[in-house]
Amino acid sequence: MVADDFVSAVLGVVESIPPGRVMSYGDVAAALGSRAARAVGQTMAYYGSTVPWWRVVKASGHPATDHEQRALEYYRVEGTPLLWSTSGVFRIDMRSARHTP
DNA sequence: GAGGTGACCCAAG
DNA sequence: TCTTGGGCCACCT
Repeated sequence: MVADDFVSAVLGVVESIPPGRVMSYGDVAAALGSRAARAVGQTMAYYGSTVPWWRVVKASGHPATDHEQRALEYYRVEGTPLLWSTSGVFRIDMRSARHTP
């Protein structure tokens, strides 16, 4: 259950992200005092279903792999600043959308 | 108890 | 600007 400290911490940080803001996996891991950015992704893949996973993106500004289209809908609703490319590809405006605790 | 995998990150070319 | 390679930690079987 929720006896998992790491999982609970990850979910807690993600839920702590206000709407219109996003955090990179590395930032979430750093918030936990760890560098396990991949572990965050692993945990999110299983337990992320209970948290706004779309508010967690890569440090490059791209959403989670194979979920960008799904996250895009949430970003538009929450008013998250997005940067659109000429190819129709979008990415997060980290300079302002990046939530720093 | 040990091995494999992953919604990743950083540095260099 | 984009692509490649290596490394890191935690979770699952």
